[in-house]
Amino acid sequence: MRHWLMKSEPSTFGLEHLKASPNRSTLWDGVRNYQARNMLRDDFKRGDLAFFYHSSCAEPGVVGIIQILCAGYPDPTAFIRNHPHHDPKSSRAAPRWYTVDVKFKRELKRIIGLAELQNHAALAAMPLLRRGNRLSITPVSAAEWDYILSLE
DNA sequence: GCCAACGTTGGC
DNA sequence: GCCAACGTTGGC
Repeated sequence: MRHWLMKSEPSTFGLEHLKASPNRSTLWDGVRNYQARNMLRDDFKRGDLAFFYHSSCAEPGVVGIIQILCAGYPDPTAFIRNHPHHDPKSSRAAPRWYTVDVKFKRELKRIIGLAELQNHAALAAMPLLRRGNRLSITPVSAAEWDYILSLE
C-alpha cells in the first residue's frame, strides 16, 4: 500500500466538500499535469491512503486522510464538452488524463501547516517541501506518513 | 530540438 | 496583488 499527498484549494473543493459528497466519496478529477497523471494511471491502487492538503488558502497544510477506492481510470470530465476540465485532445479511445475515486476517512485533530512541516528535518525530502514544487499529487514514504501523524 | 512567450500554481 | 518557479506551446 502506498501513501500520497493530494492538494486541493478549499475554496474550490476542500475536505468539507468531500464530507458533504454522497457516500463521502468523489472522483479526483481535473488533474492536468503529466507527472501527476502518470502516478494516477500507474501507481495508485485500491486501498492506498492519502493526506488531503489545502493549498492557496489562509492556512495551507494537511487537514485530513482519504482512502483511494480504485486504481486510476480515464478522467471522464475530459470528454465532456463545456465542462471546465474538458480537453479536446483526450478521447475515450485515447484518454490523456486519469482520475481515481477517493473517500473521506477522517479529519486530523488539527491542521498540520506547511510552515510546521518545513521545520522538521525528517520531512525535508518530501517533494511537497521542495522549492518551487507545484505538483498536485506527490508520493509520501511510509516513514514520512507515520512521522506526520505523530505530530498530530 | 531549441527556446522565448505565455499561463498556471501557490505561498506570502 | 505580487512574484518566483515551473510546465506547455509553438515558431523557427
